[in-house]
Amino acid sequence: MKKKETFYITTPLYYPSGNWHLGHAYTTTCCDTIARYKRMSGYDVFFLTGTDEHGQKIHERATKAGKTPKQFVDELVGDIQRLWSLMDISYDKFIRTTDDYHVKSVQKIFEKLYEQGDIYKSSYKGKYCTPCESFWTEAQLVDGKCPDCGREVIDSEEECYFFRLSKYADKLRELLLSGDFLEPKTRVNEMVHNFIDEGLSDLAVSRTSVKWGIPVPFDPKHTIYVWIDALANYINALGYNSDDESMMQKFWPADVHMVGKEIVRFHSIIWPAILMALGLPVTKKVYGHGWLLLSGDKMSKSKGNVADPFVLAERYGVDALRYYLLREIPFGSDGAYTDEAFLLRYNSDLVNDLGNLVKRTVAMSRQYFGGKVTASKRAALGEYVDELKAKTDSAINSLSCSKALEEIFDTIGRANKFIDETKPWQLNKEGKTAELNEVLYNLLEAIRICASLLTPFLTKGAGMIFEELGLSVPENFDNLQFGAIKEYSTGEDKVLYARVDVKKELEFLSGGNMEENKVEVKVKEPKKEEKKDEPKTEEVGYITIDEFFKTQLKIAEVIACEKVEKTEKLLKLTVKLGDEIRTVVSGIAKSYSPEEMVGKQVVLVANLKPAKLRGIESCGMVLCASDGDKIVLVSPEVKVPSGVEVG
RNA sequence: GGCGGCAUAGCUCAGUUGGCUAGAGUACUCGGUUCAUACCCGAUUGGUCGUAGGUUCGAAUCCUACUGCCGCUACCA
Repeated sequence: MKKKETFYITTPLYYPSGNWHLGHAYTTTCCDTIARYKRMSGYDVFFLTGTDEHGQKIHERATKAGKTPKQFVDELVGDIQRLWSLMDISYDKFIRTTDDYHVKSVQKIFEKLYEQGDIYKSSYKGKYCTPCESFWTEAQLVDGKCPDCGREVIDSEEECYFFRLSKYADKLRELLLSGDFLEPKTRVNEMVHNFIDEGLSDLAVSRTSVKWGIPVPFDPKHTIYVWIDALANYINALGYNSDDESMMQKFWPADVHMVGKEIVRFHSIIWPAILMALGLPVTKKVYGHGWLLLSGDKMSKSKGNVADPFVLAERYGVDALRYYLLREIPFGSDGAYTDEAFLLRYNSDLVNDLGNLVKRTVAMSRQYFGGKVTASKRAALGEYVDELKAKTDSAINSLSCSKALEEIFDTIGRANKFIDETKPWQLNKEGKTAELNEVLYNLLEAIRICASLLTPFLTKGAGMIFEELGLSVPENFDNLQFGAIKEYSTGEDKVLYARVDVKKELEFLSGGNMEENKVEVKVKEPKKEEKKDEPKTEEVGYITIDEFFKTQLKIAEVIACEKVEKTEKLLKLTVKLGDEIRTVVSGIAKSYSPEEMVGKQVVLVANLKPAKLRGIESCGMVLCASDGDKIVLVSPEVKVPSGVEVG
């Protein structure tokens, strides 16, 4: 017997730092649908998802929450697994980077790379500015001096392990430029121009400052950094470095790594380089999809019922949510979620087109033939349906679930039209039984074939349709040809999808507030937080009260503000500190406009050493809270005289 | 600042190597139908295809400049 072809698809490892949202659901649902489709097409499929649980951020959040990191991630992992179960995600394995076998294998990988010289111990050979406690590269220096404070820098070193990424630059360039390893293609340019052409430097793969992670086995004060830790999951899940590597032999290389565009770089440069170093074949394809942007209201978001996958799936059904995610987002580019689009999609496609088609067809079968419809010849509709599978195959092979759904719903539309053209109710009146049977048979076959193809997309609805057709849900696409069913014995004409009142639901979802706001939801990933020349993070620990009071915090009032020319993020603030007027430069332009800054009171670190930024002397630092890209100023609750101390 | 992408009906988007009388879905309006969940089918409305030039028999499609968005990257006390 011929061996089944294999198909290995992965989601990114999600980073459990906060809430699980539609962005996670989007990527995962796409992968799930493709996995299901491939299974039904006869492939031996392995579908992997999981969580990336190490890192400083997790450590900090856990500490804040009064938990151990493991406790902290356990809870969040429980949540996401519940979500996947709710959304019918059919993963074959869920890997956690805290799993034993993963930890062991990562250590072995690190050791192996070290032994063969692909990892070496070195240091950040940087220029160190003692007052700033910062490392700089030659290129960053301004006139050979600290770009921040303009002082002399000294040569200094910080111990660290490096991966010889530079060694693989040529092979990576070749990989990126040839074939379709990375899609969409526009990402290829970005990678080649921004990184490879600029000259790849070696990559720091350990940290001494991060405690929550996998220790370097032969040098445990170093922690293995996210690159090797998180990326290696794709092979460790297959038992790489374990006693049994049969899965590895069967499924590696992976067919598709589906990733968010923010982590394309890791998957298309670092990961293939690591694989090359390990002597393993590289993944066949990395697909960087766009983000799902949220267009909703901040107020209602805080009420917690907007764009929450749990809420949407429970209130409107899993199919509604899956359908929206799979259909509405153009693959590759960003898509904006809106409650309205979600509800309209549901009503117009699932309720009106699909649900109603099934209901009217089954109802007619029952009324005219008591549910018994026998095989008949292929009418125009049958011919139309014959071509459908080839179309969806091609869409899925290019990873476009939305295109596949478009094709299927095109056929559903064709079927609705077929009813109008043939007018079964008239055939019935005229007593044209044979013709009537033919029409209904063509309809039932069309519905059956569409429903089969919809099984990977609409996990609930497909089952309901087959029940109405009096058939069991198919496990594969083997019987997709027209005429495969000799006689139908249809069930009740139940309502598949209940129509929703868009206005009412909009109100419910938005909490009555109609203000529009775009909030970005991205799939949180191993963050690109570090560059190797970044200053070392300080030890996390206690400080004494005296140390705290070294920092002079004061209330300052913004009296003038303008954008710093030719920068994206910098605002130049003129602030009043009691009688004193100062200039402060702050990187908040993305969240605040110059106009709205004027008049605001902010907290200023008053005794910070002045620094030159873009040629402007900045005397102090404005305190801000940052939540991802969003920056929020810290201000006194009520107005106080400017210049007063904070502490 | 460097590199790249995009700009097409009210909205979301298709438009393959230049041949379009510029399409689809949705929304709106009208008509048809009654098997069906006020559903379905059809028709109409709606566009100087971002602006200005250029190449060509012919440009939404190719070239140049400009404008506006976006991405990556750098910088970001």
